Amino acid sequence: MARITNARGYPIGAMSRETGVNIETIRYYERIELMPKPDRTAGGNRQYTHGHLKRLTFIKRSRELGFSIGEIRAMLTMVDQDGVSCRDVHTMTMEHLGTVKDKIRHLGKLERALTGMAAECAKGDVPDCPIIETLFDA
Amino acid sequence: MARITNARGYPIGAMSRETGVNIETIRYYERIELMPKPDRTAGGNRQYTHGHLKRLTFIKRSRELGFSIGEIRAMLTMVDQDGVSCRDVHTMTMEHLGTVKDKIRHLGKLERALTGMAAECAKGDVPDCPIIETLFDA
DNA sequence: CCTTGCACCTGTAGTCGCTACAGACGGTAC
DNA sequence: GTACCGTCTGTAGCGACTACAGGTGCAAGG
Repeated sequence: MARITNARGYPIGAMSRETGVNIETIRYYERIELMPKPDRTAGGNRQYTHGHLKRLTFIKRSRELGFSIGEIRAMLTMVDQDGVSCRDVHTMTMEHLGTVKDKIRHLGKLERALTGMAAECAKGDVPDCPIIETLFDA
Repeated sequence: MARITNARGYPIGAMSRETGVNIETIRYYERIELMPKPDRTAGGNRQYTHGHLKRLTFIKRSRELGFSIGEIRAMLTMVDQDGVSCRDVHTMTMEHLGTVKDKIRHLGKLERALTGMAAECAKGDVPDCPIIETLFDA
């Protein structure tokens, strides 16, 4: 972790390095008002505070866990209003967990179907490939 | 299955009903040249053949199995050229299977992380929600 | 003093795979 | 005649970025 004094704040490149979020994406988050507009230097460059850094880290982590921008916005709004209800966050997390489980189930089915199809296939140069057949015929 | 004589061919609505593919999506597939342009009636309506129907079924099935439009295009090009190599199809299928397995692994991790976070949470109205904490702090 | 190079800026368009209009037209039923 | 349905075209929107083009400002090196 780079040693940056926050007397002058972090430029966008440092934010990107610290969090692993793409520079373009950070500007995108500002545009969609997920990140607040930071101060600017005399030259017009963004100057972020440690608070910005924490917020961006939160966003990054949540994205990695598969939360949508909308869900993250909802959580951050609660945080901003200082009205964090653990119950609400828990509910959102459980809902999200449900969709993750659904996806896993769905992908498991796909995996079995693909494995089955591949097993049928002799891999030859024959014209009638069982995979293609399966896909074509009901 | 509706009993449609294909003396006049299928209108787009019938295609949609038979395959479960949205009408707008069928037109989209034509635009991106995944489906060939069908004949038109005097009034300008699309008239599909049984061949079109089979092709659209193939596309539908493949999409359901998670193949991308690009992958489907590659498979259909092979079919069109009458140069279906079972080996190539098998290779694509196995590659696709690999990405499906990766996704399952990734989602499994998410599931465990979310479950762990949710378990920590007392669901109270307390200001320091462990889920939020986890997300904020490294 | 001039150039090179870097980090940053804005604004716009592209990605993928659809989906959702708006506004018009043709054919059938009552 | 008119109500309605199915179809038509063309364009814009979604989510979550990503990729430019074209410009500014600043510091170091020759």
